[in-house]
Amino acid sequence: MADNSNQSSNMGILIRSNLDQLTSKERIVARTLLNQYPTAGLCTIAALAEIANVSGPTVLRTIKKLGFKSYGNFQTMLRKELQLGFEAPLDRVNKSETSPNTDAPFVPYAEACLQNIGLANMSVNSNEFNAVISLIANENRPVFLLGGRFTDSLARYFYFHLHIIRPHVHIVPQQRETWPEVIYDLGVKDIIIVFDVRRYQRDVLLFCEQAKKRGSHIILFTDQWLSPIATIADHIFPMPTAVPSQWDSAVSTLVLLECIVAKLNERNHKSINARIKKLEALRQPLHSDLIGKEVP
Amino acid sequence: MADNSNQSSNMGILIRSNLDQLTSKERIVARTLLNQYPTAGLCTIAALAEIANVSGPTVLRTIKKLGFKSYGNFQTMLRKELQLGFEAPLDRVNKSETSPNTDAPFVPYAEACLQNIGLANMSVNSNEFNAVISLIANENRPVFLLGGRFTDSLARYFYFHLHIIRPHVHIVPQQRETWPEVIYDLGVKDIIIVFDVRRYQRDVLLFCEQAKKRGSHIILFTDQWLSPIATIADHIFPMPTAVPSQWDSAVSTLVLLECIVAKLNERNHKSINARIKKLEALRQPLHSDLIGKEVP
DNA sequence: ATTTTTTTGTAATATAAATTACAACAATAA
DNA sequence: TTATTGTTGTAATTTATATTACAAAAAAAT
Repeated sequence: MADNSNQSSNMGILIRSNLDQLTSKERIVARTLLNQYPTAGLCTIAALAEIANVSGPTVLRTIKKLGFKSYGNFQTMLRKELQLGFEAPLDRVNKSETSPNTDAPFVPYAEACLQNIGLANMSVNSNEFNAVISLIANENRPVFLLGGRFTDSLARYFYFHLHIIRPHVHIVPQQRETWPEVIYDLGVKDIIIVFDVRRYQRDVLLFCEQAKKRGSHIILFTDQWLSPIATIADHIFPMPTAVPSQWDSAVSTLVLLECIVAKLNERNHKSINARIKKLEALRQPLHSDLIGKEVP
Repeated sequence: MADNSNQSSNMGILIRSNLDQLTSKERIVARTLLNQYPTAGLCTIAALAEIANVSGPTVLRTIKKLGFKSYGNFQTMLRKELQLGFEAPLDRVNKSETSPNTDAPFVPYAEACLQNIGLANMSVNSNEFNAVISLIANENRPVFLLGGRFTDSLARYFYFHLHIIRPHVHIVPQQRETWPEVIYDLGVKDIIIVFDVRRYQRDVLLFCEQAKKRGSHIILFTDQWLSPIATIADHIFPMPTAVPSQWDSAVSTLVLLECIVAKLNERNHKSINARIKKLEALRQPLHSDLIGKEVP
């Protein structure tokens, strides 16, 4: 019975490495713990026993064999481990002086992004998604894009694609001095697409509050901690951003934006393609910057 | 008191949207729940009360005001939400396919992106990656970022992070009229980070050719069909871009950029954090955009 | 087959947690 | 100031949870 009660490494490793010292029923408990990580271990003993189809005391014996003083102690450890994974990037880096992973530097980061996209996949509500598509697809409703310090380039990326696809797409300029004019003209037909992640910007919130007062529709892209704009937004997309970095990731949001563009395009590709053709014709005389035209 | 006990959407949204109906102490409880998501809510009432510096009953009142039948009910909901986030992305996607999820429009696109990131993972050469990191980490070498029509926002995204991390980072302005001055001053110490995807822009190529003549180091991010700049670039990252859309995806490139930023940061996080602190201090007097400060 | 050892569950007990009732306190209005 | 309302904490109560003791059952050894 190893004393692991004070080590905070990894619950999964701990359980797995002690698996062979457990009896058959106890092993079922351990497997349940792994299979339904982390929530199984956060239930009561009775609930966990029920899931694993064993008795309460068997659960308790398992936990003790894994080296925990009590079930409560085990749960505390689990919670600590959990919190680490959920903590703000800054804290994370400082706490765990990361191991020098010299050889395959791209892998862990890419994996975290995969995870995030999967998460986004789950958290994006289909109805909300489709509602937003319909909203933006309506060319009679002007669209205004607004980003914060960290999200400006996302707003620009979306702007670039949207205003190829449809008319009346505008990006709210960075200079706040120009905002009053923009806000003054907003109305019930207008759609505000706003990006706001930590640290949330008060000025962006103020813009949205004014827009809301004028009846504009607000679509918010934010992080899992939710911008305060969430309280007034009509549609909210909380995107996962956790990666092994001091900085948050914008990847899952970009995936969603690209997907929205793809869907809009799909929805009325005929008129859009006609529009693109005309735009190209217009671009030609302005400057010819083509080199190796289309590639098969 | 809304009945949210059965909705499984997002705990964060729920809490934030009911924030204004709470009393001051109750709001502290709610903020603690958000700040230490998810573990605060998995503690006992007493423990949560301790963290928030309120009494047990205040915690309970908060939970009830948020629409939960009991504290246990609240915890069950939290656990359910948690479990969703911890399931492997693939399992999750498969699950949502089996259930009559009408049409999950996000899934195929997200899967294509996952594919692309995996591909990028394969194609990014570790040596090249590390060489580029070392290059950019050298603060004595000025960095110039240049993007095309489609990649401008990527260049900006990278610029935004790089110039927080280190000095002498510049973005080449969109207006070509200003380019001669930029090019004229380029030399062997300068690093050009250029983004060029189909349809490749002649002007961007011309810029790079001039830079090359002056001995500058060129790092190229392009698509799988390779920009003509590839023939003169010192480092080339061909990123996969195929998605079920009329437009190419920038997701895998963004992952790589973020990863580079993360690695640079890791490499000398001490000096960078000092730099960030000073930058923040400088920002403070300019505008104070803080809203929900830290909770004990 | 019988004993011994190990594993598991049942039921009782002790402990800890949630919940309730009520009183003190603070804020607001008359 | 005083009455009124709303907010918060204390202490009692109830509920449920973990833990223990012990016996039944299963497995292994003699």
